[in-house]
Amino acid sequence: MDVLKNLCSNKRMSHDAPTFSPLYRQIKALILQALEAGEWRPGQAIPSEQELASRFNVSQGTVRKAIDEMAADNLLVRKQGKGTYVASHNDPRAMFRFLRLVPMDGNLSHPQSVPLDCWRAKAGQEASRMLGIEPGAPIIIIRRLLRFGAKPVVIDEIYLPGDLFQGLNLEVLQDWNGSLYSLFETRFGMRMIRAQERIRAVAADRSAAEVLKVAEGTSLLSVERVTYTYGDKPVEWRRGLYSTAEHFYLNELN
Amino acid sequence: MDVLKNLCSNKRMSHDAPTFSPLYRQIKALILQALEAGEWRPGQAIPSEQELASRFNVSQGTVRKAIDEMAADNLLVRKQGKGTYVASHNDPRAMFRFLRLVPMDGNLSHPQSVPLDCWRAKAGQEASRMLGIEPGAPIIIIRRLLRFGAKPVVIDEIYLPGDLFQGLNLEVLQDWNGSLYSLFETRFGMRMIRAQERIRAVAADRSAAEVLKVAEGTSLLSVERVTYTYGDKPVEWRRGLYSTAEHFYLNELN
DNA sequence: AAGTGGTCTAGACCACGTC
DNA sequence: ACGTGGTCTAGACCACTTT
Repeated sequence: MDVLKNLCSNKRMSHDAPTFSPLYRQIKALILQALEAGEWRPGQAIPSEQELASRFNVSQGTVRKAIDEMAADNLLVRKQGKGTYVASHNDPRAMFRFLRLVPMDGNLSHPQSVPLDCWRAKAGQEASRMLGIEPGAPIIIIRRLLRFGAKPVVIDEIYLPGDLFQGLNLEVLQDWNGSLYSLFETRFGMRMIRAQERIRAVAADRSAAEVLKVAEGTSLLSVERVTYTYGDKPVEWRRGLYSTAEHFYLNELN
Repeated sequence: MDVLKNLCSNKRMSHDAPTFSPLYRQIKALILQALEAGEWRPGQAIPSEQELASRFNVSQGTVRKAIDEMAADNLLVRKQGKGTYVASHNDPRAMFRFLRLVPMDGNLSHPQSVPLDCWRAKAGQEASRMLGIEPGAPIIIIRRLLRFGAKPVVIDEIYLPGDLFQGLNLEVLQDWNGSLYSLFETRFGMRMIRAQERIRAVAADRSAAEVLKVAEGTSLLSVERVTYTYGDKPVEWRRGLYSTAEHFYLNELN
């Protein structure tokens, strides 16, 4: 379990290929690899910094820096006095990590997910491009509603690679209470790491208007999201229509 | 220039007031204070880590950790071999730091700001609440257009506390080529640190439709932004209407 | 008491930029 | 050659949690 270490012993790096990476990043990559391989499951503790340090033959400080970055990436969660844990969408604090929608009155009631439909299909051009799979490859499509209290607020259409979600159907969705991503993580071993959203404003068509209980033509947010798992692999593409009559999309800019 | 240091020597912190803060955070606060007092200007280098360490009577590592956090907060910029610099909106890479709008075709041409109007007024209820000032206090209102190439894409209405932007008028705005925030920073010493945006979908009214060259009633993004300077003090409130026919609002979720 | 992460220090050396 | 930030190490001690 040795590390390369002396990648930087060579001078003139500036004229060579930019192959240099500090030790702690190599350690980070190794931990990432172990995570990806499922060596430790979401919600569980990883070995202590000391253990990892001796396993990789580096100092504790170097492991520490690697873990620091992974905690900043939301891959690990540190808990003083207890240990370092693999981040999980089952964690209540992370359940709606990617949902930026907030009620206009301060009510921070959690949303409820209502699955409407779930069927199999073949990837069209757009889905194949977004998911990085072959056109015609099997996909799963989910339609679901998000409610805040009694109010329908978001209608989502979700596209998943069929290969990775064998056995996913409407019943499974309805039996699960929790976020979609916690289901994906728990039942299919798919961990959603990061996502990218493209937001536009569109007019409600008839079907969206019906579900969201707004007038046809009402302006809605169209939120297209591509979600990635380890290795920047896209594994979900979804399009949501958000009713912003009583909610808004909140974004912090730093 | 001494630091308290031993705030943590006392045991039983858990039952006392949560006054504890590690040394590096105290150092961070001190550097922040110096920054706020204008000891070093945006774009300039701050003293080296060694200098700061001896100034504050701590080790270089502690200063380092303080600076690390401030760099993560986009307050400072590290440059290996050169020094650490005060972040500036004049920096080309930071000029449109808060603008999330992206052309749908990969064209990453920079937008151009076209000031339309600038006048003085008294703060209404909403402006006073958003800016944390008295109702009736003097404010400045700016209307401006953002163009990507020839296309008008965003119409902004911007509210500023009058006290902090003495001498700001349409002519000043038109003479400046660069981002608004670089103007604010350079001419008025106001440094925008972070912002919060609330996004909704609305229908274009007649005046917005005219300026953006879209049909009345077209769905637009309404982006309300409150921008903060040091000490979480709000110093700008703006509302933008974004035409998303050929652009989208891009948001990274981690 | 023992184990974990969190802080602080000191020293050595590397990579980068400038003189 | 020198000064800057960047990496790596080793050791001491603090704070939190569990046993």
